[in-house]
Amino acid sequence: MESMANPADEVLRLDRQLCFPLYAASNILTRAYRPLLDQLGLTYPQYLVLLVLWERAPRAVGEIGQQLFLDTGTLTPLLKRMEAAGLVSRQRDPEDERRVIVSLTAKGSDLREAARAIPAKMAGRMGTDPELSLCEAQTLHETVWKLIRSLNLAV
Amino acid sequence: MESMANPADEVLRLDRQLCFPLYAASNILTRAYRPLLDQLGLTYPQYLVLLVLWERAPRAVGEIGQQLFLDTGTLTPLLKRMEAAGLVSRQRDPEDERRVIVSLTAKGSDLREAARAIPAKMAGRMGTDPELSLCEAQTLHETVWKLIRSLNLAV
DNA sequence: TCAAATAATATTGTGGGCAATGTAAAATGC
DNA sequence: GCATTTTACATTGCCCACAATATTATTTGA
Repeated sequence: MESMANPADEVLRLDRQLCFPLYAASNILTRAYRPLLDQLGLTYPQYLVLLVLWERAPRAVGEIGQQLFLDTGTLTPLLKRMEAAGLVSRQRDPEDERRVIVSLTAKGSDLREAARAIPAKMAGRMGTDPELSLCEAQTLHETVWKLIRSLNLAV
Repeated sequence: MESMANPADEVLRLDRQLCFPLYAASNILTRAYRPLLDQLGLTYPQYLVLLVLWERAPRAVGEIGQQLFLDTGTLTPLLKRMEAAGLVSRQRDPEDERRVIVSLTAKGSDLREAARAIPAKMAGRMGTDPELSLCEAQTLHETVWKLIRSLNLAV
């Protein structure tokens, strides 16, 4: 029978970890998005890439990676799948042949219409029983961003 | 040039999303754990499984999945890798042959000693410039858990 | 009692996520 | 001007994460 024989092990209790709920919430949120995004033929990271491109396109791969905190090992194959799906096009920058410019196709651009309904639908799912107030959501948003900045500086 | 031509697109701005910072924080945290866990030969999800087992072992696969919000498609191969690494053993429950009981080996149990230092080291990384106060961390912990419960009920 | 339903885990296939490494182009510096 | 360094992206290999499906064991109920 394993248990808290040593009081020093209190720090190892799952419910004392800050990182675990963030990890779990990320997985659960991605799962919650899936039925909505399936209808658009998107995965959650692909949806994030479109959010970035809908704000400004075209963009270099590196810029997208900076916005989303993802490296090229993740983005290159992901963008290729999006290209195969006809959502974006990828071409070398003639000004600087090291860079790859990602542009929206008409299909990728048009998808924004259908995507407008998603944030409200997701918000609806968080407004049930243990209701997350608007204020709490706001504070959560700010604190998580603060955590992100803190961790990024430390590295 | 894509941009906010339609004011309805405000809801699609990346910096308006609640889910994105949670997704990014989860990735960045896992990255931050890596150098610490590498020394123990663990990945972050494997570390979580050990946290669960250090609290109480042996446990059925399903119990571990419930604690961590992971399904067997994730856990079965992960536990097999942990078994191959000599950290746990897996055996069918003779009482109910459908269940698989996961136990800690001496090696898996002993790893707890070395793991005790990890939470403090991680806390140190969050205590830099845009410092996350203890109070903020506490509130963050509670709010994320509230979000998790809310999303889990909705599904 | 035994077929149907249910439960627990395993398998398959797809798509991330990232460290380490490779490749080629541009910038730097002497 | 040319070697060195740096930058940007691609590739490889390993490990998640999960939907869909399969497999085997238990439970249920007529």
